[in-house]
Amino acid sequence: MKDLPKISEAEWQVMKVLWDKSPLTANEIVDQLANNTEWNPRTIKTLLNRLMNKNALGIQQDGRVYWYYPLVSKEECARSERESLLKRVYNGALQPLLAAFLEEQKLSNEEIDELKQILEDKGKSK
Amino acid sequence: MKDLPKISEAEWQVMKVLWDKSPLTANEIVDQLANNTEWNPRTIKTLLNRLMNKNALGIQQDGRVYWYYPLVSKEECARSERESLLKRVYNGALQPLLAAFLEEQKLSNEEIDELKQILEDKGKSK
DNA sequence: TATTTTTGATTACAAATGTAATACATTAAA
DNA sequence: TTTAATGTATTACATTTGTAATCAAAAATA
Repeated sequence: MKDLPKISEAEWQVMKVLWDKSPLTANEIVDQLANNTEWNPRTIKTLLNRLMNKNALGIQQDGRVYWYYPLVSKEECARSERESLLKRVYNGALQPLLAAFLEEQKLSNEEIDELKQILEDKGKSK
Repeated sequence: MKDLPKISEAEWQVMKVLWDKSPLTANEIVDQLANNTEWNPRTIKTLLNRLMNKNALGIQQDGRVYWYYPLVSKEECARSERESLLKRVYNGALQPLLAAFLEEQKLSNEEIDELKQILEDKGKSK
């Protein structure tokens, strides 16, 4: 498995915009983020550059405008974050982590049923 | 809810030792960590100092030896980390997070049953 | 054509983090 | 009592991160 770039908290915001839709120009990304953040557009440009340097984003140049797109998938980055939490906080013990999530947070009945279904299937496949 | 100190990756290692057993002297902590890390004892002293400055650890002085103990509970720090992941990566959507954890990781049949039980109980309590 | 505007590139700067080294004070040993 | 060892406090230094400002080049405009 290729080694993923480490994506910081602020960078995650930017990546999420591009995972949602890409390629986008810097200005389009700035517009998207204007809804969720108070960042100066300069700040966003900086984050875009850092993400390019980390090989998390690629560009496609059209004249002097860049179109940015992800070079890593959201799912692989998400997995890396999940594993990081699991290991750092729970020493890799999945059950306690899940139990804590389940007990604390609110889930709809539908969601509960979906999760039960996943567990059923896992139980059977053994 | 009191505002928790932000505990870094390396600091988590130290805190886990003390959550497991406390109070401990710096040397005892160093000994514990010798098993899991390659850190220089100086490094560990630095981390202990930073954690004290963050009010994550307190000390009880005995002569010139300090006995360190946690000022924040593991559970509240763990919750903070869970929430951070949930929000940063999943925009707060719990079900997809849990589904991803469940699908990817390996759980024993017993663990699966325990989780099903938790889900049952949650379903009922609505 | 000279000037302003726009877009990306480079530089800035403080705080946090990883990873120690050095300094200082006190106790134990010679 | 002087010296060495031990424990804590202070200082160090590079990298990452948050948050921009400035610079340079190209395009649009006067």
